[in-house]
Amino acid sequence: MLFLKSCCERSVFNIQPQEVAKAETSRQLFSCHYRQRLRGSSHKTALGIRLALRTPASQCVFDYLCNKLNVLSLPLANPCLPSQYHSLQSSPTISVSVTEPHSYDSQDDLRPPGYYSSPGVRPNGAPTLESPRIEITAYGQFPEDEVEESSLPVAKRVNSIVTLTLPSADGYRDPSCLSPASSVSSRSGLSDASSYESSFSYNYSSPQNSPWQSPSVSPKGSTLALPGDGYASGGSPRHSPSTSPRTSVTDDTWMGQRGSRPNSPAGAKRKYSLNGGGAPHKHFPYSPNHSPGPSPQTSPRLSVTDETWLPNTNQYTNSAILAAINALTTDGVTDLGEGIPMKARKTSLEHSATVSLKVEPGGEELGPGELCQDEHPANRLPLKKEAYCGGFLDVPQHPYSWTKPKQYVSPSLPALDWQLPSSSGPYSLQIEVQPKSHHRAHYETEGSRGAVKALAGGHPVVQLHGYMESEPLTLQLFIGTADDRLLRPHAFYQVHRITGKTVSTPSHEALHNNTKVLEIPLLPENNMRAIIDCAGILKLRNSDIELRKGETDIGRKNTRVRMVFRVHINQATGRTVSLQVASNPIECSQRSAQELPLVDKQSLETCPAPGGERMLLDGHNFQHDSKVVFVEKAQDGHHLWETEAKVDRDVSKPNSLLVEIPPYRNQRLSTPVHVNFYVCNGKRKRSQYQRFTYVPASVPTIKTEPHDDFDGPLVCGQQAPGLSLLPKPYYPSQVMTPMMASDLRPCVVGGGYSVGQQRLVAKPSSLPSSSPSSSPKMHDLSPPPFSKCLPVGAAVPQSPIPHVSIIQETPGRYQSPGLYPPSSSASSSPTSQPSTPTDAPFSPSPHCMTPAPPGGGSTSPGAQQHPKAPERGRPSLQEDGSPPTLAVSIKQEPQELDQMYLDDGEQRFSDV
DNA sequence: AGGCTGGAAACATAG
DNA sequence: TCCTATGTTTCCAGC
Repeated sequence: MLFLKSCCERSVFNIQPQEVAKAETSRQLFSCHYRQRLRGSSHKTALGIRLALRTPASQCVFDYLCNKLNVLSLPLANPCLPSQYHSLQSSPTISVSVTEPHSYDSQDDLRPPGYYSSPGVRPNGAPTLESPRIEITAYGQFPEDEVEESSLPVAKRVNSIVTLTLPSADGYRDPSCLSPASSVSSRSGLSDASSYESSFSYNYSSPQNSPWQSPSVSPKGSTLALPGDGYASGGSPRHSPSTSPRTSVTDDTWMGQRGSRPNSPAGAKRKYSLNGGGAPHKHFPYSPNHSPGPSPQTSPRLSVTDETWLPNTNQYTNSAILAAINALTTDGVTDLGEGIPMKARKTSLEHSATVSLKVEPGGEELGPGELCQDEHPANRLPLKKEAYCGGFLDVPQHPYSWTKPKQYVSPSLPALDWQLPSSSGPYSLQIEVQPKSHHRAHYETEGSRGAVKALAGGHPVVQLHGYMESEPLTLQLFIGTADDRLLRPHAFYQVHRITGKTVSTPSHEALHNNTKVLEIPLLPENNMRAIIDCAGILKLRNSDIELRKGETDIGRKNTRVRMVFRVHINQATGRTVSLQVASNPIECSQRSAQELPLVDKQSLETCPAPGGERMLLDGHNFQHDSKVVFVEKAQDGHHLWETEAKVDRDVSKPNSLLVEIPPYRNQRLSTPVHVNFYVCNGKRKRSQYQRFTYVPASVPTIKTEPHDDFDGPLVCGQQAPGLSLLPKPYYPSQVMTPMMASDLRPCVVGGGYSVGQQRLVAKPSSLPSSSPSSSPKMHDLSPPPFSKCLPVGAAVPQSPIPHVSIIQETPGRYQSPGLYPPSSSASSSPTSQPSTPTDAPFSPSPHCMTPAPPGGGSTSPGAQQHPKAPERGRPSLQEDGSPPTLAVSIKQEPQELDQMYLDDGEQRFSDV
């Protein structure tokens, strides 16, 4: 305790001004701030220390520390019940031995903030502590440690283990989960499956575990078998279940919690809000396996965890652990008690109540512990489970002629927030038919709004090219982010399984670290092509998600998503090739869909510096007075150049604009310069950034056919066949820098899962979460194979991380941390500047595969994409050859909605 | 009867 | 602190 305390203090006081500044500008801070708001202004540590923080950064740090402290000191309450939140004591057992104090350096301390900011929430990340109980291996708590440790044998690494019973603080939130979504939709019947599945998934975070494979096979066993693999590297994870607190716990737990929430959905309606108060426990009944009792320890999860665990292990690294700890600690208890917004509380209550109400037959069926195993009954949502479980079995909507493919041989599959290539060797995963740019997601309180459709009618189509084997594979689908940061599971949206007569494609629902994943068969007889008519999108309430322990993302205006498809191909060599492709962004908000301009396609992607060429934009919600603005931003987010393009009003239509490319500020380009443009209908009505490249005058204009290496990544799956226009809008931040691309390439090769995969992400969220994902082992990078992967990029479609400086070629090595900004910062704020070494993200380290992109840098949309310039040293914009001689007015304006948010956040901070 | 939608009222939050 | 503009959730009603 003392130690921690001291750490805390240090952290607080060690904050460097610059750090603060960064923080303020960074999303992380914002996140912290945001959270603060949620919780209240004062922080109280377990120790009883109350500090008044002056700066956001400090706040964040403080928070972080507090969490740690709490972890140690606090008993955890039961997850499920709201009421329980308040009671801290249930728990448990926490044995903590921290062997590596050093980890807490100032730096470390600093990281936390970022950490937080990062979407710890990420499913992958261990961040959120959903599970009731967590065992933590302390050894590599800090990134640095992790890095080093990663190379070490697991055994060595584990110095200390912390066992925590997690309060399911999250529980009140509903985890978005899975089931909830499905549950809701369950009406449609989907839920059944989903619920069932969710439970299932529960068990297997990794594909291997996935029910699909062979139910008979115990996930655990499989996992264990594979230990050596990536996991092993992660080492700890395997060995110590605790390792991936998150994993096991989180995922499952999380789900469970969500489940609770989900329950709410049904009951969630405001009407019921008050009711809930009372009956939280009712949930228990539902979870068959789990002890009804709140006792964390008891929680099935643990058991589950171990098993589950393994799979996830990959993802969880020490950092993850830390994250987990943080999450657990603070939120679980403290936050819940005080911080939780009334609304949220009500909800949770409601949920509980709801749950009871909803109890449905299905639930029981879950019976198979596997399915529903929640650690805590409470965690799991009864409703969902019920519905799901029961439904699942009962409803054979699709003849599952589809034999479960054995894809998942390797224990460790890449975490969902890992950036993977869309193609590798002969294989190429492509989205043949893109989804419509708008799809109104449904809330849990609503009925399903149907499956995502294709622009021209029908549904999205995904196909794996180059696969000649006769064995069917499983195509995974989850809802990912579409913001400027690296692609990762979306915290506020979940894929929703659609079933019914209109659905021709069978699917299974599974959970991976709190992220619902739809598993769809890819059959050789269908040319490894799947029509995605079984996937809808569920919207989780912002309040529920934001309250999650490690969650740093904010839901407000975060309404764009992408459908992310993955396939894991086991090769004779024992390696697993994982491919991923992301769809074009999909606007899920009713309102936004009706008001925000959206660019679906652009006829030109590049133009000589003098401009003058005409570009046709296809999209939605264009107005007669819509403006098209070209912008060039520096990595730090500053505007280097901004100019309004001429729009041919006569030709403009609601769904198309004819624009004249404005001349670039510097006519003497020696290398291509990447800029962005957006359509603006008014103050707050701007489209996302679209990518555009100015090339030296002598260079012929390239018409878009997407996908050269260069674009590939960016465009990713976007290709819409047949479209002459560039399919993809560029997402501001998502551009990958050449470096990234090169780095990333390692994509995935599985060696076990050999992974080339690297998490590109340094996303904040990743920190917590990522850390998990980053398990050292995972990183075995087998670079070669994938070097080209990225380009195809689909994998990282949009994330533009300006520089990901590092991708570790070396497993486990955290290279130049200094280069990366704290993950949080990196990921989160585009604006944030490169962080100092100290900022280095926490967790990531281990894996680091993914260098943390300088969060901010990435943001600058413009900077990122380099078409074919894979070189790492991709010149910054400024470097591009064209020094910003032309000085440009530098505005620091938010470019995107996201940024706007950030800005707002920043402001708040500053105000603070 | 139930699922899928489109619309919009009721709430909430930001500025 | 109040008001307005926006954004989020929940309801309704029609197909």
